[in-house]
Amino acid sequence: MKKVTMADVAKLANVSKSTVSQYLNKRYEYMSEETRKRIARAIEELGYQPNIIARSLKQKTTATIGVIVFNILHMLTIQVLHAIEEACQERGFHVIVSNSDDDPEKEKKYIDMLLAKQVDGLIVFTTGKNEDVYQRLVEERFPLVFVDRMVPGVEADAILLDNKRAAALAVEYLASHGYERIGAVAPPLASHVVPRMERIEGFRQALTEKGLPVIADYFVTAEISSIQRELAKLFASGRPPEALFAINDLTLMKILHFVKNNGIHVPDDLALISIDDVPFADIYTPTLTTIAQPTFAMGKKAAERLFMQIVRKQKHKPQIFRFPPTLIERKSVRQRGNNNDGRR
Amino acid sequence: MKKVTMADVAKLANVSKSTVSQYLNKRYEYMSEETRKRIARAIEELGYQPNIIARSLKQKTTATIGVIVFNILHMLTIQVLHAIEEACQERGFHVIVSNSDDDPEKEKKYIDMLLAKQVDGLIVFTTGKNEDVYQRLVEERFPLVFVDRMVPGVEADAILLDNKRAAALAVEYLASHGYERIGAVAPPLASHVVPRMERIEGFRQALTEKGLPVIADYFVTAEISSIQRELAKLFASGRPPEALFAINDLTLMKILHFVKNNGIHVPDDLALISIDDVPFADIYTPTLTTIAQPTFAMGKKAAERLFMQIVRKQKHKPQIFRFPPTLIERKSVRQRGNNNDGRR
DNA sequence: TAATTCTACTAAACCGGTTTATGAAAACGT
DNA sequence: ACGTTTTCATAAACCGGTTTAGTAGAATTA
Repeated sequence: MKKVTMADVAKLANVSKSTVSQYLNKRYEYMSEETRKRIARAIEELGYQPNIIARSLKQKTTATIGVIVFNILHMLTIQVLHAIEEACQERGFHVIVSNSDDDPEKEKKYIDMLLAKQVDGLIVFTTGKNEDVYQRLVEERFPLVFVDRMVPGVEADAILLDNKRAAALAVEYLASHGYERIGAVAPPLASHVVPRMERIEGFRQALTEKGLPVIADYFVTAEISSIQRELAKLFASGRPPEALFAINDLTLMKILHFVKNNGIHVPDDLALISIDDVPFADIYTPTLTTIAQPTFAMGKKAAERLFMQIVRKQKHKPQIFRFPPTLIERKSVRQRGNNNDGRR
Repeated sequence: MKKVTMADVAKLANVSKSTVSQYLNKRYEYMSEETRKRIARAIEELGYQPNIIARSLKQKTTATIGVIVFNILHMLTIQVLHAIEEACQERGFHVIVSNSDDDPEKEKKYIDMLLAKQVDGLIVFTTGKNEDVYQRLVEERFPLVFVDRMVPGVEADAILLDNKRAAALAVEYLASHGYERIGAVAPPLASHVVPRMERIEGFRQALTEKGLPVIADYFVTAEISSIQRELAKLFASGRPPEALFAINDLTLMKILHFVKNNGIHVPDDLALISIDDVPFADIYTPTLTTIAQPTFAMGKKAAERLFMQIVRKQKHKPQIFRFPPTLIERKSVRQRGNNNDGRR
């Protein structure tokens, strides 16, 4: 198959391997026009393609980064990945994508494999575990950036949404539209899943700040698959919430399923607001008021920070970047009569 | 950082590099229990991790495949990618993902870069161009599998939807529900974009087979961004179609936008059926009747075929696999009065 | 006892580049 | 004319593994 090596080129051009290597690396300084041409011709003639693996071995750099995600099907993942890929293209880097399936064991395995493959850095949508592994990486100054989530206690760059702000946006918007009895829906809370905690905590905080009731029953946290069941219980009971805050796109989908199956009208019976701007938000009926994450900017930043770490390997103080959420006003929340601090 | 090499292990264990290598490759045949233990201890003690790059150089195999996609944000891409990634995980392979953005130039560049990086094979969601490049790969017996699209004239494995069947399913379903004046919506046709051509051709064929009128005006093919405008024209004219067949998810979205903006009621004013099962199909109102592609099976098959080519590098006759579409009946098409070959 | 076969392990070549130290020839300075 | 730079190019070491050929010494066979 492809067997042409630098030695072949050298022989044909009647120069040494070293000279060919210089040529390829554009170190023309002390190279005669004549030699340069001969090498170019030889390369052309043989259809020579350098073997990057060999180069990597010597240079100890692969121009490849690893990205480990906990859910490759999640829309946020894909969009951020897209931005990362684009940034890497510009720099001539390649991206190896691995899916941990939110399993810390797998995550650890991939970290090890990617390191063995000598990737130049790692961007991780982490499970939130494997603290020891990440701690070691940080100590060794291995380039590392967390996205979306992070590992508490590990001092590494992290690109996150300003989750509290996002929750506050939701609450403030609902409050200003006259809603008081507001519920939240989320997957099970776990201390190592940072955004979940922050969003729920931010939600609770915003409620109290706005002087709205914090009703325990209105916090629906359940496995995605049983959210519908839990909602059914909630709505079967006495007074259901007037509005629901969906912590992410997956829970929003479940809520939409629920309201559709139960003939609940949005926004008349129930107002809806969610984090993550789903692609169908403005063709749904009603169109969906959402809080969007700047996914592209987040991916770009993640890549940038990683490159920064890769080029200057000295110390650098890890930073946590909080990206601002944006409320996209549509029609799943509407003005209610009984309030006096909102508009119209 | 990580500098422990095999030589270090060898020295500490008081054996030769060769022996350590044997040990790592589990060639224990002629190795004393004693030696084995010493090596194990040394590895443990030094925290040694082998450098896969070095191994790759000698073995000429990287356990890495390249996947080039023309649109990383497309749902089909992601789902197939997911399956590919999973299959690779099982085999200990890594996946480098590149996004060509449907630009043949970029595609070519990535092929070259991935080859330089010595990937063991390539799965390509191709732009349909670069025939010469692919032809060379095939001649060199380089492992290659096309997915979704293919390059006409290049004899390589291809994993495709049975596009004609999919179009026929749509037409037959609409016909059996009493629809006669059926339109199709697609991005611009181009001979190198195989699925588009096949779906439209299959649609036309199915119409004639069912004895339904083939109306030129009802074929809306336009850049995604101008589909809404074209639809507006079509519906402003005399007799609009009773049903629309969307060739993929992107066109479906545009149609949904259009009907929403223009107060057209689905399915009463207009029936809708589309290829690609969008995630919101069963929470939309009405729920959407779609024709799903077996994306996971397709990805799995693509990986399998590639592995097949990777392990036995001899000749193998390239095959085109046509995967069967599945009609998922929901509510965007309903029974009409005036027909007599349908059910109900 | 000598020849042969196993066992346990190693030296050295190799993969295909990059890099460093070095050297010959040409150009320059005085 | 002779020493000094400068120009152009190369040999050889190196990266960190794998693999091949080979070799002591023990065990087996004749």
